[in-house]
Amino acid sequence: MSSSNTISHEIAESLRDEILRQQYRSGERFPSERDLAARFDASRGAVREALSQLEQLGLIRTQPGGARVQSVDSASLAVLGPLLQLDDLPNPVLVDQFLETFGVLAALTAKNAINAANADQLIQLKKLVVFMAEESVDLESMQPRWREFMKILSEIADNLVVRLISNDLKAQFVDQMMRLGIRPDVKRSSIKRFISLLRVSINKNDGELASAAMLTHFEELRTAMSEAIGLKASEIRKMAV
Amino acid sequence: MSSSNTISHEIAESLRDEILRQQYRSGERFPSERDLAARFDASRGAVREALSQLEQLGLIRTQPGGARVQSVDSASLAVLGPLLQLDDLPNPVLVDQFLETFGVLAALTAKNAINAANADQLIQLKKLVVFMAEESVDLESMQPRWREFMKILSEIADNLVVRLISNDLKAQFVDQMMRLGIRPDVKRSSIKRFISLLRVSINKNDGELASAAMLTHFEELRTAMSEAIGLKASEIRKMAV
DNA sequence: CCGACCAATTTGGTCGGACCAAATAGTACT
DNA sequence: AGTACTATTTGGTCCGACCAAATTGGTCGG
Repeated sequence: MSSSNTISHEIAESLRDEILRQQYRSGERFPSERDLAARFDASRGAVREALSQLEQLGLIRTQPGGARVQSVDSASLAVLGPLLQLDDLPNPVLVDQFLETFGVLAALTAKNAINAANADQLIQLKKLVVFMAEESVDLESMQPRWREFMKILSEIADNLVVRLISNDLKAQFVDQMMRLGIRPDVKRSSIKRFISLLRVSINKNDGELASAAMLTHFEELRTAMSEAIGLKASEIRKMAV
Repeated sequence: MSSSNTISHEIAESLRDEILRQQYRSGERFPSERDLAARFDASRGAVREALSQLEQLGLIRTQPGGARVQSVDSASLAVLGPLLQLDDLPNPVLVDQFLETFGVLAALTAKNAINAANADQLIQLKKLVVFMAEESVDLESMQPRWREFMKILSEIADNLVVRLISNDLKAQFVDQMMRLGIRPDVKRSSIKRFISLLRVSINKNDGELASAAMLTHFEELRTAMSEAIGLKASEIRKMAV
């Protein structure tokens, strides 16, 4: 499952998952580097590099005298990905929170982008929307255009903070869902309505409208995703029988 | 300026700032570990741990044969803090983006929290709002209550994704502004209106209203912060003369 | 002259042992 | 029982060495 060429990364992943699985209480002493080196049959240097990564993730805090485990709440955003793949099926609650957060950020981006776009950019966006409207049979097939659309919106809005967060979330989430073959099934009518709202908002240069459209789209995506995961869960349960 | 007891952290900070200052082009080869060890007069082990941190930040990508610099866009959220303290005065654009992002997340949190809160929690929130109303002479003095208020909202909303992002942003931003003595001056009338809107939203259990209030508050905060930074900038310019 | 192939070098990844200083745990003393 | 002191553990750093992958540079063949 967890693939990484270097030993230190493997150790880091292993320990990270142990922490995320709450196998250590927050504040508890973490095993010493020498013990870990013995346990993983690796050198202390490799272990130290692994611990350095855990420290960057905000999962442990090292000090001369011993490292201590920190609460997951104070961790870095980067733990969300690992947190999602902890079990064979991602935690639906977490997925929902992902999409909700993603939604407001996408809405913000859309609002600012459309309000700030110049004529050329509006034309470019319009073209993409038209393309998407043509292939709006399902989310799957319009993925490439959709990604490009969001990418351009992001470039126009030009908000580094949002972009970093979105990149991070996307990297940890979207590809993860793809990998598991979880494909939310949003009604075609909803997609059509969404696309047409986008088109109108671009034509009227109405960022607020685009923002609202984005929010409702993600709302629908959330319910669809919830169903998709439920479906997958029952599939897996059948397989087990 | 850069404070960290360990050598590896100092090296990491130094190299991080160099990358953030664009002293390396994206994709360019990074100096070898042996060269860096010689340059910083440290062991290769220390340098390796520093590079490991940079890799976690998403600033470089290491491979046998050589490490390469990555674009800042693909970096982790954790670079925002360092990016803010790169110069003696934080980049106003970045600060504005910070607040804008923070605003939508706070609004989302408020909406969900107030919609989901039970009777006891509503009472608790109400008490805090009353306290804040009493000390609403300026943002400074109501800081502690305000933080507690947001903390409780965050706990009620119970969205791990938002919480991790907010924690991260707060850690890198708020304390940073404090340190520099940049204090936005929001009009007292605006604060009063904000507080009273919060109270109404809690009384009516109206999450949307709370969300809207939060958004406008952060909007006002943004303009105030912009002015505060401009003021600070002119102060510094005077000092230089 | 250009492209493909191959060897030498560079570079990251790992190991083992060693030393220091800070923090902890244990002990002796009051 | 509380306190001061000592021994041990633990993280931080350094050195020297080896391996494998990647890069580099030259050579050979077209």
